[in-house]
Amino acid sequence: MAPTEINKFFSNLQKSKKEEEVKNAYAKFFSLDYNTSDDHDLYTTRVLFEFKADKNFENLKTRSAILAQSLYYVRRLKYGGFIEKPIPPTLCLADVNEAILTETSLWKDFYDDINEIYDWDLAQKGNTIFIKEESKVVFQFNAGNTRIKKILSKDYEHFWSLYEKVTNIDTIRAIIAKIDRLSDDTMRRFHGEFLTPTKFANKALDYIERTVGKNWYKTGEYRLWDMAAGTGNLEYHLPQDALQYSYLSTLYIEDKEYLDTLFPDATIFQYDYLNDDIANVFTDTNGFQFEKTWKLPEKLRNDLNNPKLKWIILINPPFATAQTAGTHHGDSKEGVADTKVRKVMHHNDLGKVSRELFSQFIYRIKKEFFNKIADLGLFSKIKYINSNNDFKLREKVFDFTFERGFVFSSANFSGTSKSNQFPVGFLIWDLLNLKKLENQKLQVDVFNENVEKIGVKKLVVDDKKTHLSKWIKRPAAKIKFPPFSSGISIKSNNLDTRDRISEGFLASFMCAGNNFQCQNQTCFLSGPSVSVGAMSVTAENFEQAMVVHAVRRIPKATWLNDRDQFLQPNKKLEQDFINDCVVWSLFANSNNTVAMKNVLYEKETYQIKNHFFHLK
DNA sequence: CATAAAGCTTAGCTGTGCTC
DNA sequence: GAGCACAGCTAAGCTTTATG
Repeated sequence: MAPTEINKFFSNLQKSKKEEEVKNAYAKFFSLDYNTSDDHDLYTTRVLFEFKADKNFENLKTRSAILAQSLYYVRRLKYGGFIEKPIPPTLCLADVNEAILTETSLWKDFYDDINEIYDWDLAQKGNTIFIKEESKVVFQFNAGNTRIKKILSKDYEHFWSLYEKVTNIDTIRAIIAKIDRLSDDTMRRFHGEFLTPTKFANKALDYIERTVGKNWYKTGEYRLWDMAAGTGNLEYHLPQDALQYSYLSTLYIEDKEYLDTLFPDATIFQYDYLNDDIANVFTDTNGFQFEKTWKLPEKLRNDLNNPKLKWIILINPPFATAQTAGTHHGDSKEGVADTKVRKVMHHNDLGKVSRELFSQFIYRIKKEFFNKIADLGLFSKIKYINSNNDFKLREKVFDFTFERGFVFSSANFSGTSKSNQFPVGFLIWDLLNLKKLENQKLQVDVFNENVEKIGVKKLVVDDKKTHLSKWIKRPAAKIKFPPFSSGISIKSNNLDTRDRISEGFLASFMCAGNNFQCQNQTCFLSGPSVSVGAMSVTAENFEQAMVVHAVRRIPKATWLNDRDQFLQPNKKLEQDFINDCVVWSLFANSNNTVAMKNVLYEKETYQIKNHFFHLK
């Protein structure tokens, strides 16, 4: 052993401030494999290491504690089913200053513990389990209570790269004692999934005051109900005097209990707005056999029946669409919207929009507050105003009078993607006076992340017949052809096969959806698209396809226009414009047409030609 | 190296329209 | 008007590249 090497070892040790660095110095110097699996500090077949940063090894109590910890691991090796890990004959307890070596067998009586005098469960390291693949943390409390919370694994790991776990019992007690005094806002961030940022919730209350009057809660005439209260973020800035007139209901009993502590003056109850009391609210649903017992608190029912009262509905319902789609690792939401309200909606021919949870809330609210003086303050995506799928909702249900509102980016919600921002609206609607949306001017304020007004936006309500996606007449596709999953790959074995092209096929035009969100699902392929709605380009629709492609691709997508709809041209297009679109489209990145030889698809061999760039 | 922007993706439920 | 086949549509998005 060269003296320089051992000096370096000592100097590395002295520089160490953390357990991890001590471990690193040892591992380097003794050329040890970094085997730290199963929560062992460092394991070799000969030595089991237990490292500490800086402890007073002279102190008997300290020394015993560290030894006890290693014996816990030895016991686990012996009884925990670690067949490939024999018990090392030597234990090494080390910190920056010193190390203790001892023979494992000397402590056999302790770690065998035949008479079971020690509580080995106590020694368990930590009481949280992080399941990285599912982005979940399981917190274990005393007596086997657990609570599961979702957290981004990146955030979780980042946190623990910055902070160390507190292990000192006195410190833990001191922290627990102070929890009650910590900011409620911070605390609540651990309670739900998507919490309305309180600064925007506060702005929403401001808009409500402007609509119904500044001191609405002082008159005693108003009642407020948030039927998706969650952890009460919307009500966080509600004046104390307003709470006695407020009803907060939420799906989870844990949230209800939490709300009880936060808003003792409000009426708080656990309630499933999309399933509870449906038979009482929708009296024309005899066919469904729903129970007719009331779950709604009597006080609230009496208030609802009191014609003198005015209502404020303040709600940020969950945004979720039942579907099985999703990107590679995205969450599929199959079944999320399977509620009793959905059954009623289907029964009444609301169609696709009944997959949306927020539309289900609206549907019941419309029924429940029919002919009442009520203002609905709704946080939501704005697709109920303009999207193709929500057409029936506008036609049959949503005909309230717009009062005022604002939009802000979805990125203000913690836990949402920063790269896929979309506008979230808070719009206030008068539920008593009914008026078709297309006859109203819907102008909202636009706020940045600091709740500063940066502009206004007009929300356009158009008949879905005017959507650009309905402009080109789709040629019937009957001829079998290999389906493309990208510019150059063929995909088969999908349950939902889309492998047909039309007569006179030149290319296929993938043109999914009708809003900016789907801007990127605009391209040309040399065969049908395996998935997203594509149509055959033929001589007849060639120019139209080129125009639509250019029009969808060229404007810049932003969070604010994310849900804007593309509309059909309202005048005849000039040939110059069409020619420009043709040239631009043919040379665009999204012209993914190719030529491929001998493509095998379902036992047939195909020759795929590039009709746009025909080479011999 | 961290963040922002650009670029790209799935897959099947369900509406719709055609055929008989 | 029942049955069937085709096509529209969606994501409190995902991944890779560019930028500072």
